[in-house]
Amino acid sequence: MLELRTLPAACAQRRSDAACASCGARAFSVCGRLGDEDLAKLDSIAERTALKAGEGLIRQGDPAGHVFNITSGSVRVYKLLPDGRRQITGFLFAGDFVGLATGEDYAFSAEAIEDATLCRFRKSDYRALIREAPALESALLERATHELAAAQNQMLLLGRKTALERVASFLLNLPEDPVRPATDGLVRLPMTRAEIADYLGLTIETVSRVFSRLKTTGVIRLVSLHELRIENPDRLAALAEGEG
Amino acid sequence: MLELRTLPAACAQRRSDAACASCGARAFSVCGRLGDEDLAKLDSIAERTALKAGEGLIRQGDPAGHVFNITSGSVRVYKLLPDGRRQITGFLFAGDFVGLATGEDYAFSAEAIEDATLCRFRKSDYRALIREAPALESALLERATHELAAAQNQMLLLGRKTALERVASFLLNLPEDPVRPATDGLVRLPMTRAEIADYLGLTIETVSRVFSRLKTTGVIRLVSLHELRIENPDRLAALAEGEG
DNA sequence: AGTCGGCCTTGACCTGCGTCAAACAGGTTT
DNA sequence: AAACCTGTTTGACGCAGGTCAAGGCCGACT
Repeated sequence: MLELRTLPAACAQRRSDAACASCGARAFSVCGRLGDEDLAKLDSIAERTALKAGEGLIRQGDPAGHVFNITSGSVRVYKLLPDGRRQITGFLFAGDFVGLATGEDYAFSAEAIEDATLCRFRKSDYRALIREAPALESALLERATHELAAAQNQMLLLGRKTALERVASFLLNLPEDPVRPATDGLVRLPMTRAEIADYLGLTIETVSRVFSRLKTTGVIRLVSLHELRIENPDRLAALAEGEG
Repeated sequence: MLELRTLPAACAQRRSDAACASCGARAFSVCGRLGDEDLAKLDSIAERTALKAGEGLIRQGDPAGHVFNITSGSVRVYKLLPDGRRQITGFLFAGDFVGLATGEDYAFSAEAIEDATLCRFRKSDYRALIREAPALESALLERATHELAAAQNQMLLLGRKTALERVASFLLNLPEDPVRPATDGLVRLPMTRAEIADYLGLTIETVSRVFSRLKTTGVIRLVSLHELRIENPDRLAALAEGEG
């Protein structure tokens, strides 16, 4: 749980076909707000990076020198207590932005859950770009604002919901599979049970037990360990709000 | 707990001596970033308001038409589950900003804990001002970013800390009394035990028991119900991180 | 195809905090 | 000053979810 392999410099790579203009994540990301001219500037300061599953991009306590934009794969963001207790504060996917919410040092860690690609920017470059492209700042504010609302929901979940309600809420908030969006109710779980537990403030065992319960009551069906189908979304939504 | 008295129109009042230029909260707030000219514009769209303890300024589900800036007093922000369980997501004090983190409707409620004053802005006016004063947008982004970091800390608290650790963390994060900043270790608790409990994901009884424990171990001293002195800040900080 | 190792599931038991209940404190009304 | 109300404290007990332990599943490597 605590292996914090950091990003080897060798991982950084530039490929012309990975340019912003043709980036698959652009539609979901703040980059999508930029015009061609600003996008070219963004492109010029971006450093494309590939991470293998488990590799870290941000380590709690390190000086906060970069910001990142996920372009594919998924990432866990978490905080640790001195004795090793972990709280995952969010899962990030293509289009998500990390690293802005910091002072001098990063106050959290971030690692790839599965193989991932991302853009890395020097914070100073990024700030300079923001000054030239106010549309970027608006987009960032809007995104920060959404994340704040999401954080409030998560506080409600962590502070006041039961295990069943937490898992139900979690499943409903997972992003629909962007690769196969048509397959309704099918959700991918790139993270392990341990990661789900650390995100929901529970233990592995409790998460597993709740999954089993939802399975036997016909609310979900486990296609594989990391993929499931929501059979009864209305029931799941009711459970998530404590109306079971 | 659920009395949601909303702001009567009669509460709104304009007083020339309450202008932005002489506002006591200006130093702590985003307004402090504005030049004289922009401040005058802000002044022209601000509507000063006074709230009595318990009165609401935002009700979950209502259309999100305004943003607010607290100028004195304190405010609770919370979300409810259908069955009445409450999670307080934050306490706001002079200089704090509310209402931006929303879409169509407010996703949370906010009420005065004690008598409070605040500035109210029509959202459309505010957006217009932002377009003219980019410094305001920067300040808002910075503030949102800090709140996001605070929210991550709160998730760690709610997801992984024990009752003792939660209360200790809470006491350390309370703002120093702005009226008497010199009196070291003295903190004001404008909120009730119930509000502390709903902020920390605990019950009234547990909060009360932890207070008693901290009292008998000499870490804190209760001056009155709503005022206490931190006798041993180092010990309290250790407890907050689970190093007790 | 066997074995290894990581992850997941299930069961039995335990505990920190919630629930229920009673008494107490301080402020306000009569 | 007695009655009352609201918020707080303290105690006894119960339970949701944590802990500990034992298998099971599945992909990877040989």
